[in-house]
Amino acid sequence: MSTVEPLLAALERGGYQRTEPRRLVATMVAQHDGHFTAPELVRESRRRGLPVGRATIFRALDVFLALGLVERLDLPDGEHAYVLCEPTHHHHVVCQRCGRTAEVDDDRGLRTVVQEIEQHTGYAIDTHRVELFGTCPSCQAQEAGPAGRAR
Amino acid sequence: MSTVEPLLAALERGGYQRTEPRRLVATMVAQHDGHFTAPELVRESRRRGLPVGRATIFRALDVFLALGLVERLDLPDGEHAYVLCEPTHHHHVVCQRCGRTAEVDDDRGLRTVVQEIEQHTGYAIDTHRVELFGTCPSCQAQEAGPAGRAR
DNA sequence: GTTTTTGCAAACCATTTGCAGGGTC
DNA sequence: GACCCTGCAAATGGTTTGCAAAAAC
Repeated sequence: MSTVEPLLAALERGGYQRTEPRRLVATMVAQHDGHFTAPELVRESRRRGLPVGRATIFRALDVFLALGLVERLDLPDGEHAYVLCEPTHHHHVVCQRCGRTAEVDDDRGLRTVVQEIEQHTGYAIDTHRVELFGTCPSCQAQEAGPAGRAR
Repeated sequence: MSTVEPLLAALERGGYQRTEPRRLVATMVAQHDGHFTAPELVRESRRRGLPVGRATIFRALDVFLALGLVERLDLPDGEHAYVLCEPTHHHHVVCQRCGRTAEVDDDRGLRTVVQEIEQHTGYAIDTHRVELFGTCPSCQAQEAGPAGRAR
């Protein structure tokens, strides 16, 4: 969970207005440390009584996406989710248990693989999407035994 | 473009019935060499006057997916597409121009990268999805000049 | 004859859009 | 005051489902 400030600052830097509804969406986004979907935010805003319309949430997410503050993930079941992230990194490891994500900065090995693939296939690759799914350390610990006993 | 036979054979092997509607869907699938979406098949079946209902197409694709005959792709724009593929390979390079795909069998380099990521992040990774987008050789040639002149 | 499949239409749910009113710079 | 942003409600599409009839084993 992070703060909203950086998000709002990025809005202004990008030439977007710093409005109340966007601040509310930013707050919800910042409070998730795992991934979340647009409909989830919509439900959450209703539950918490936040004055933001459905369309605004979708539109705000688009803006955040355009600014690179958030990234789109496609979960294994086909759902479209988002994660808050650094504007530079590009891949995520997603925990299938709790939804938490970690960023993967090791682009070096990947870049090599992509080059090899270009040579093998003859395709000129300009973007790639890599999503990794597994279990995060903390969920692994729980699975080993809720009593705290190591596996 | 491939034949329907292998698809139908796989159906039986998997304990599913070899029915007419499924054969029709298999035919459409086999005739695409790029990716396709469920709604696309629905439209195609109507255009060609094939007697298959919408729901049946969705259900047939689910069966093919379960059998590993087809794989699900998430295009950069978020669309859910499918590609016909070998039951063993797992990644695709997708041409953004014509939609054609090539399979990537080089899992070796990737496996190494995944292991490194596991060590860095502490996550236990059990599945990964890799999708590569670019331009296929034949579209590259066209881009260089439709007259056939080499770049 | 029993079990699968199918088709249809309706239901569902995510996402987008038109437009009038409100907020921000 | 001009332009950007929002909310609402309706439209749009993809996907699923209930159920009775039809096909397959």
